[in-house]
Parts: sequence; C-alpha cells; structure tokens
Amino acid sequence: MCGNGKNCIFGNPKIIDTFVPLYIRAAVARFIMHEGNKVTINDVAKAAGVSKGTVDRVLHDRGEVSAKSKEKILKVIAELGYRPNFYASILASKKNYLISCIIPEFNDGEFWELTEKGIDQGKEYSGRFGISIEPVMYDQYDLESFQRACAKVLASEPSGVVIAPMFRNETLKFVKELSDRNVPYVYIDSKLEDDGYLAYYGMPMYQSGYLCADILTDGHPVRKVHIIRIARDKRGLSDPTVTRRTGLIDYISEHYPDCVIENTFIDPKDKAARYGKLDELFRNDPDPWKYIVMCNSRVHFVADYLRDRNIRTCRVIGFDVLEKNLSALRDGYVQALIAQHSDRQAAAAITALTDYLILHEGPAKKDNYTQMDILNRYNCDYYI
Amino acid sequence: MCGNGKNCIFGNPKIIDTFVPLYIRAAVARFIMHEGNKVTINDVAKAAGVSKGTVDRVLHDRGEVSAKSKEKILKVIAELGYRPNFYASILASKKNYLISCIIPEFNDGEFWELTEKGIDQGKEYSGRFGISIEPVMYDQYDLESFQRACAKVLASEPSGVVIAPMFRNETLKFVKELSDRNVPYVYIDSKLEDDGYLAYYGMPMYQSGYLCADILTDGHPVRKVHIIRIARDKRGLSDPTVTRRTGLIDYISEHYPDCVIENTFIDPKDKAARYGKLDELFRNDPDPWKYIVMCNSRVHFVADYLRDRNIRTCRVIGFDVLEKNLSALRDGYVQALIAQHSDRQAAAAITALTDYLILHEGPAKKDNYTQMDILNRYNCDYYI
DNA sequence: GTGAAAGCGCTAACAT
DNA sequence: ATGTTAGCGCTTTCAC
Repeated sequence: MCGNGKNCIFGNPKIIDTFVPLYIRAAVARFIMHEGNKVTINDVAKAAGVSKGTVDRVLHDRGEVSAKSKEKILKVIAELGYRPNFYASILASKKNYLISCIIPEFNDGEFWELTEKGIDQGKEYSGRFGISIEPVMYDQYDLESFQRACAKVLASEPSGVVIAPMFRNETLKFVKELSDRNVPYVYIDSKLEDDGYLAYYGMPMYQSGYLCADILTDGHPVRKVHIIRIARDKRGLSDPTVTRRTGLIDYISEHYPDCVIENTFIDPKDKAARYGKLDELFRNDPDPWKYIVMCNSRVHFVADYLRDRNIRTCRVIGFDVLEKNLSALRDGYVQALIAQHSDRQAAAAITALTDYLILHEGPAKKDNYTQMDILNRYNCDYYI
Repeated sequence: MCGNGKNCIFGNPKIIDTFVPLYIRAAVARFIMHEGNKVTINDVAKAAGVSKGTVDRVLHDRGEVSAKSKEKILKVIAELGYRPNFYASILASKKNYLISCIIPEFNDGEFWELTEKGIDQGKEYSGRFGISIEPVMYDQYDLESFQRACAKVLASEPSGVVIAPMFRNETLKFVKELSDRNVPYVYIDSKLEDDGYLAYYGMPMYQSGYLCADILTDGHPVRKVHIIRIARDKRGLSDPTVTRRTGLIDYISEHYPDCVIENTFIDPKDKAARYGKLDELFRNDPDPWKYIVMCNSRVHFVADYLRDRNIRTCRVIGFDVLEKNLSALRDGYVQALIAQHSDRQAAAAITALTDYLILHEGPAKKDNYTQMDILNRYNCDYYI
C-alpha cells in the first residue's frame, strides 16, 4: 500500500529531498529511468549490508524492520540516488490498483459525456500501468443518489478517486473519509474549499463569466443583457454557475454601468412554457437587437427557439461544445461558445493519480485552470 | 528491430486482423494488458508445440524459423489473442530506441521555443518506455544547415524521426531515405505531399487565415486591410504562411469584395527601416481606423511600433503566443491572437512514435489538425 | 527482524 | 532451424 502510506519514502518526497543533493538528483533523475548504469535494489542492499527483502520492506514501509536498518537503508538510497524501476515493479507485483471516478450521469449529447470520454482516455494511460478505472455515476439532482455513489466507492476500496462535486456538504464528508484512509483524490470541474486534494482540473469560473460578457457586448452600445437561466426544481444544490454569473455581471457593471441585466428562468422539460417565457422576453424588450447569454451548457434551448421563430436579431453567447450548441453556432443562432476541454480535465486527473500511485510523484501544480476556448463558426470544426 | 520490420507481426496489424475474429479481439484487447489471466509467450509456445525462443523469433521477425513453424505460431497467436507484455519486454531488452526531432533553431521567446517545450513533454513520456529523444536544430534560412541536420540524424540511426520541414525538396529526399530504412517519421507544424509519414500534427493553415480575417473585420465596414510581411532575404524557402494568407484573402474577397489588400514588407533586423515603412503606411492611408494583420508570429513588431508612436486607432490581429505578443495583447495594441498548441503537436508526435515503437500501434488518425485558439486579453492568461 | 529463493514475461546468447 | 537457459529488477512467500 505504498503511495498511500505516510511513511513510505516515495509517498513523502521530503525524505528524498532531505538526503539527496540537488545536483545529484537532477543528474540521477535524467538517467535513472532507463539509461545504462542504474542503481538497483541489489546495489542498495549490498551497500547497506542487508538483503533485497529488507530494502523492499522499507521501500514500501511495511514494517518489520529495525530502526537501525531502516535508517541505514534510507541513507544509502539517498546517497546512491536509487530510484525503483517500475517495469520490474509492475511485472513482479500482483497488486491491482483501482481509481474510481464519480461524475454525474447524463444523456447522449449532454455536458458530462465529454468528461466520460476523458475518463476513457485516462483509462488508456492508467491501463498501461496496470491500474483499472471504475466510473461511478450519480443523479446530480438527487442527494441520495450521490450518497449511494460515495458509499459504493468507499466499499470498493479504491487506491485513488476522481470526483466532480455537486453536493458540497456530502462531498466534504466523503473526502474527509478518503483522507483518513490515505486515499488520494482529485477534483474535476469544480472544487471545494478543503485542502486535502491531490490536484484540481477545471475552468476558472469567474473569469469565464467575465470573458463571456466581453464577447457578448463586443464594443456594442448594449443597454440590456438577458441572462437565461434554468429553473431548478430542487434546492440545496450548489449552483455550479453562480461564480460565472458573478464574473459576467461584474464586467457589465464595470464597462456598461447603465446596462440592465434581466434574468429569465426557463424550464428544461417543458417546451411550451419555455417558449412562452421567451416570447414574453421578446415582447417586453423594445430594443430590436437583443443580447442573450446562458451561463451553462444549455444555450441550445435558446437557439432552438430562435430557429423556430426565425429570429436573427440577437447576439447569443453560451458555453460548452455540445453537438446541439455546435450546430446552433454553425447556423448562426449562437455567435460564440466558450468551451473547455473537460475531457482533458478528466484525463489529466487520472494521469495525475496514476503517476502518484506508480511513480509516487504528485502533479507539478495542484490547481490547474484549463484554458477558455472561444469558438465561432470558423474554428469550431477543428475543436476536439 | 521489430516495429520497423515489414514482416514483424506487430508492424503489420493486418496479420493480426486476418487471424483474430473481431469479437475475440475486443475482449482480449480489454484485459490482455493487465488483468488476471493473460496469454503469455509460454502459452503460445506450448500450443504451437515449439519453444519460447522460436516464438520470440517470429514475434520479432528475425528469421531462422521454418515456414511451417512460423505459420503455426502465427495462427496460435491469433487464436489465443496473445499480446506481448511490454513491461517484461522492456525489462529484458537491452535495446536503446532513439527518436530524433528536427526543428529550426531559435532565440528565447521565439515561436519554436514552444515546440521545444513540447519535445520535453514528449520526452517524459517516451522516457518511461526507455526511449531517448535527441533534438537536432537547423537554421531555417540556411539550406546547408538543414542538410547537415538530416545527415547527422541519419548517421545516428534513429528508430523514429519527428520533423518540422522548411525545405521541401531536401525534406522529400530525407524522408525517402527514412522510408527505405523503414524508419517511421512524423511531421509537425507543416507537412509535405509525400505519403509515407506515420502522422502529422499541425494547424489547418488555410482555415486559420480565414478565421483571422473574420476576427479582423469583425463586422466592421472595412475598406482596406494591411498585411504586414517579413522581407525574406533568402529565396528558395517554402514560405510557411502562404496558405494562411490565401485563406485570409479569400475571406476578404468573399465578404468584402471592395476591400483593398495592401502588403507591406518589413525588415525584422532593421528597426529604423521598419518604422520608416510603417510611417509610410500610416501616412498613405487616409482612413483613421486601420486594419492590420500579420500571418506569422511576429506581430509584436507592429505592436512595438504602435506603442512607440502611441497609436491606438488600429485593429491588429496576429498569430501565436510569444511572450511579446501576449504583452501586446494585454496592453491593447493587439486585439486578438490566433494561437496553437505547438507544444502539444510536438509531444503528440513523440507519443505517436513511442506507441508505434513499443506497442506497435499506429495513431488513430494520420492527419491531426490542432484547434485554433482565439486569444484576447481576457482569456490569454489561462493559456498554456 | 531478516534472508533466501522462486517467480513475473520476455530477450538473447548459447547449445544442439 | 530449434531448444535451453540465464538473466532484467522487483515482489512475495516462506523459512529461520
């Protein structure tokens, strides 16, 4: 269970840091992996005057070693700049690592589909190192479903967890348990305020709202901005787009202090009601040019309405590369999409965990904000 | 030398395709890599009634096997869905693979620096599989320097080559030689019309020009577009941006048939002359608003001029994320940059070659066009 | 607490 | 042309 063990020398890079002078480490790191003269576990054993078995025991911190031997071995390891050969390790090991990925379930063409693709990409990588991946889905509108997912994951005793959190409190409880068990976890999409995660991969939400507002207004004399929002039937959910909306609103009030912001709530499941709301919006806004934005991935709802009503006097900005959004973009009902590679986020999360488990190396950066991609009809076909 | 050998079963996926029924392959592919019951070389040997040694010989096509045995072994391999365990393979093998990367040399902050970073990323990956990387630079304005680079690479007998071609004819000669030697090669940045490459990673150049024009004009009533170009002292070079310029010009003539396109050539090495040219441009164009574009990565030349002359009545679009370009973007002297992840291109090229050498798997797609990223002051800080 | 030894699946040198 | 065998560096019993 190295990699999780606090005292495992690989799990605790500081130990190596303490012993190995930097100039040696740089050199060692370069060639230890494969070139010629590597230091092997045998060399260490000899130099420390013990057997491989004992070295292996301290390497993986599985006890049954005298303090004296341990100290000696650690010292020799540092002096020689020994690094384990993970081919040999994997070959010889019967271990079966498992990484569980907890994400919302989805229908075809929805946002989380891309994340799942990323999980598959990550699986390909982790698979090479003998690590298997188990996706565990939950209903993002159902707290109990999330709890069940967490319980299931805990029961499977994973070596690492990737999680896209939607329920704040429950997630905090869950990751606390992971921490207690020394199971590393990585946030994707959004993160919480705890500090125990190995890494985070997601979009800078506030900035994405700010950027969105800039693209929406685009220097035009905008007097009113319509934010279309999803009417959520359930409460208690952390709204994943508040921060984005804040960025949007901040930009508007900074650059267009007189501009009015109007919220319209639509029902994703009731087309008639949705159209009613949008009709109302168009009836009440006298301005011939409308500026419309959606802060989530469902801008295709607006596009469908505009297509049906044959309205082309809007500037519409949305988020994410759903197929429906792309076709709205191509047809000119949406002027721009702000996209993110949520597949890469998921893949990066798995890669980070894999490297942590196999190489005992944490990611270079803990918080990784992915780039915000601006898509229009001319570059969207080369996306992904 | 498997992976290069034409008859090596891994080098020739069709052989496997022929023998293994699809439904078996799917199942096998899933678990062969690591889960429990793998088929080993021993199983194959037993089933074929020969020894491991013989199986290994046909696996790597190193001859000295009777046609009969070979046939039998191939059949058994297919039936059993045997796939080699590459940990064991690497562990036991003394082979030293080398991938050479031929790219233009550069100064700090120039375009190719990012490519070099990508090579380092790729190296990290390939390094794990015991493959070393050697970058070989050439002067992109000096044919002989390129020839020397090619000769050097050939002399080092690489197992694979990554190349960013600038000299068409010489490159064609070079890759012909590689093909003859069965050395796989991958193009990055741009590619040639030969067909022997394993993969290509680069930007869709024509489309990038088209996109650029769209961003430049942005719905404004544009009457003249200034293309700033680099005065090249040497001839015989294939201009890497012609195609991009064509895309740009096509867009303009399609959307702004009356718009005039004016070329201005500037000298990258002579600031005074450069400023003279630009002064002239500004003197001769009566329009207070100017539309300026550069099709290469040097738009910072224009930005510097505008900064010095304190001119803010231009819409300027350029390419690529040099530090100088980014600061021009932040300061508002450039309105947008069209960027590409040339680091990822290089890394992907190395990954593709690595997988080809180790796993004997070609890339999913041969031609890989990377996305075109639109950068403005609000999203550029999250790029890379 | 520690050491010895038997593999993991493959490669390659050496016999035959 | 084919079989045998000694490793590659590490993990994991099983003795002591």
